[in-house]
Amino acid sequence: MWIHDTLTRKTVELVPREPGRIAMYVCGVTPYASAHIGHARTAVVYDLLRRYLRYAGYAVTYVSNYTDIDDKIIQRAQDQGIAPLDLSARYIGEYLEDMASLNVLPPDITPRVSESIQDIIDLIGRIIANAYAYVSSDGVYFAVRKFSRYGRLSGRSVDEMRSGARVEVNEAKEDPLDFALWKFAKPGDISWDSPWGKGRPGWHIECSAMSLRHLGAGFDIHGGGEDLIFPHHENEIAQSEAALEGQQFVRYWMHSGMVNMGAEKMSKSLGNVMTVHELLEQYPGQVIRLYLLQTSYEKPLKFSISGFGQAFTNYERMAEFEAFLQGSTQASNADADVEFEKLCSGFLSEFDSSLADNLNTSRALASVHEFMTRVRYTASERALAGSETARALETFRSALWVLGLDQTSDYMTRKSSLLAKKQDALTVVATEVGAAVGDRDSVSSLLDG
RNA sequence: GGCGGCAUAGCCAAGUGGUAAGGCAAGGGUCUGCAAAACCCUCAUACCCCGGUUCGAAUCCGGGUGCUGCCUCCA
Repeated sequence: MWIHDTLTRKTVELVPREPGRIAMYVCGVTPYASAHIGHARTAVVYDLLRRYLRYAGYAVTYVSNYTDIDDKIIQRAQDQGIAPLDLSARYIGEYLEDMASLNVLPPDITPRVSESIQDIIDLIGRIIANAYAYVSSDGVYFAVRKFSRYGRLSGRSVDEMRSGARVEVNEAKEDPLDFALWKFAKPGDISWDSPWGKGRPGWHIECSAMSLRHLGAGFDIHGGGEDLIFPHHENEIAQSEAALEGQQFVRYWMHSGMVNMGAEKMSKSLGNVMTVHELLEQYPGQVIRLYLLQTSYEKPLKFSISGFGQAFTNYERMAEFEAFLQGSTQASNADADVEFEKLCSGFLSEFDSSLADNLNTSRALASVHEFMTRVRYTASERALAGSETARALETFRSALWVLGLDQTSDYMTRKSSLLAKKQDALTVVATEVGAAVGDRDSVSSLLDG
């Protein structure tokens, strides 16, 4: 398989650390609010990667974390008068439900920051021992300028960043670029003991600690949304390799594109968010998933109502096609035609090579459509043999499994009610988008088509 | 201000040197008691603009224009 590596900016062949095995880590969510369609995109993309790798014969270990302790969680919990870990646990539960609805398989390991404190402390200790970090008045900081490769992933130099815009002024730092590994607790804050004082981890260190803990140095793929390239992943590389003394942290870096609402990136701070939960009220999870897979994973995806309509129609076609195959397995006892077998195997090989090419889902989906059309055409010309429909069904289902679009029977079961909602859904979501964006021109552009 | 990305039909979208995949929508047809589904046909002399390289460019180079991401928490 070939993947686009952010660090080298090239599409390269994936050569695993250990033959036949892939170790991958993807930055998960900070559960302080409901997940939106952007979070869903990232989860679906890496779920697809994981499914494809498994399909291609690799033994995959997939780790994805929960940042269940951070400033926003603490703030929100305080506002609501509950414990921070209770708040994050609640949103983790919601997230799991949302992901299940999108047919995202649970990662093999889902570490939480609150359960990884010792690993984090150990890692910080190694970084300090290697003289890449220092203890200050309000925490432990990583000394960015001591790490010469800093900036390679995001393609910027430390000097550019300094001359650049606003860098937080903090007297406790030796250099404005330095970032916190450990933040000392204020009285009353949730905290853990450490050799440097009571406190909690900084944001970046957790992912280094958890990925290294579960996958070891030099694991294969580290992924996340592209907005994490800087500073999060840049910092991860710096602190990890500062601790690893020359060993490589990660072999390949992958980043998925953002979901935009209108022209802008969807984000909680901009308030232009469409949550997975809201969408699930209107669309089947499988339709949402198909919508997300219609675009290459690296490109920005502009949220579009008409796009959901198209995905709905397309998923309908897939589900109907599978039902058709299932309904006609007893068609005849004739032997399978050679050409028909070629049709099936040819489809699978095209499908496979499309996904092997940096997860080209657009092309993979084009093959799926072509396959459906050809099988249907054959069926309109002559009766299919039972062995042929069985073969076509097996072929089709294996492709849908890789895409995570295999919950067709569930779709068909609820078909009539879903279709009744289809038109209505477009209107309802358009209204919600209007509220989210608050601009008529943007809304109409989202409705185009 | 610094560093990136993108620009393909009404809409979504693939395609990194060899003459424009696929889907949605639309129009026409076959089938059908009607409808739906299914099947067939049509639908970009053309890839933001201007130059250049080449036998040949959506694809490479230069210059524009437009949109956008990161530089702050972020998927």
